[in-house]
Amino acid sequence: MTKTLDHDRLNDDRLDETFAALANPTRRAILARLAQGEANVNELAAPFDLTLPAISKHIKVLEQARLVRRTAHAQYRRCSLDAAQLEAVASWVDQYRPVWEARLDRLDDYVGQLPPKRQQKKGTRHG
Amino acid sequence: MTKTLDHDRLNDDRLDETFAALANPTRRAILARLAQGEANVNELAAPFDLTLPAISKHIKVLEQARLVRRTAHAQYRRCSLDAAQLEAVASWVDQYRPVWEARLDRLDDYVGQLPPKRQQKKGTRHG
DNA sequence: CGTGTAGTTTCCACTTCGGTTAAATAACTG
DNA sequence: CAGTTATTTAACCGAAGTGGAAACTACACG
Repeated sequence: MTKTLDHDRLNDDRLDETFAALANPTRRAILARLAQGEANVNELAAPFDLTLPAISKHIKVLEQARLVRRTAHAQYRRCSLDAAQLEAVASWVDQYRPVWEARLDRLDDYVGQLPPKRQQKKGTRHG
Repeated sequence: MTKTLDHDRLNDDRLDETFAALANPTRRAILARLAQGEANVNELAAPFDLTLPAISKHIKVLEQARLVRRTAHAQYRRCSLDAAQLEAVASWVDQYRPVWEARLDRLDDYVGQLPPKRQQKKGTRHG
């Protein structure tokens, strides 16, 4: 085997679909909306300047990426987030946590002159 | 200031590019390889059954998504991970952490078959 | 200078994506 | 049953993505 990185090999197909699904602002907005609670397709479509079929397809993409689940209630389709795949994404990116934490460590010395995006370190000594 | 949106709205364009860049197994493998240390293009290309131009283009996509940086040393291009954007991805997905943590809660709760409103250790079903 | 090495760009073929309109399906309603 | 509501499917289009081959740039070496 030529691969040095195999522990996420099993999820790779799914991650492929998942990241592709996330690579679209409309779909991320749909996820954000679903994070506040379930909604049907018409409700999800409302904020957008898109036709219903377009939204329907977006939801389908999210569904095939296992980011959203759809359950039928009469003629409605109730959509909800699928937490598992979201967690899989978090888990994937978490592999790289050491990379950016190393970077933050190096930055920590002159954190006093950084824009106030994120400083949650303890001793923020002003330079 | 026309932006009234939440904290990651500014990054949204970048996230678009970033997730699109991640939606490809070759590119994720390149990232994984770079996590072990810097490499030039030929080294990055070695494990793959693709031509060099193809790899070069993949790296370009990663670079434009700010996931990889390339610096020229003589005729070599030294590639390295760009931690910041990786962290941006982690930060985005972290918004949804409550969702999957709630799911784990509910899973824990599902033994008692309670509605997802409040969870008690006892099986108090008020339905 | 020419040659080899490292990498990119250009052009081409092919596929997928994101959107539309129009028609189809499905369930409730009178 | 016809009609309304909710949503999907079908057909289609232009734009973008993925890959290869070939040509090009850039640097080093002799």
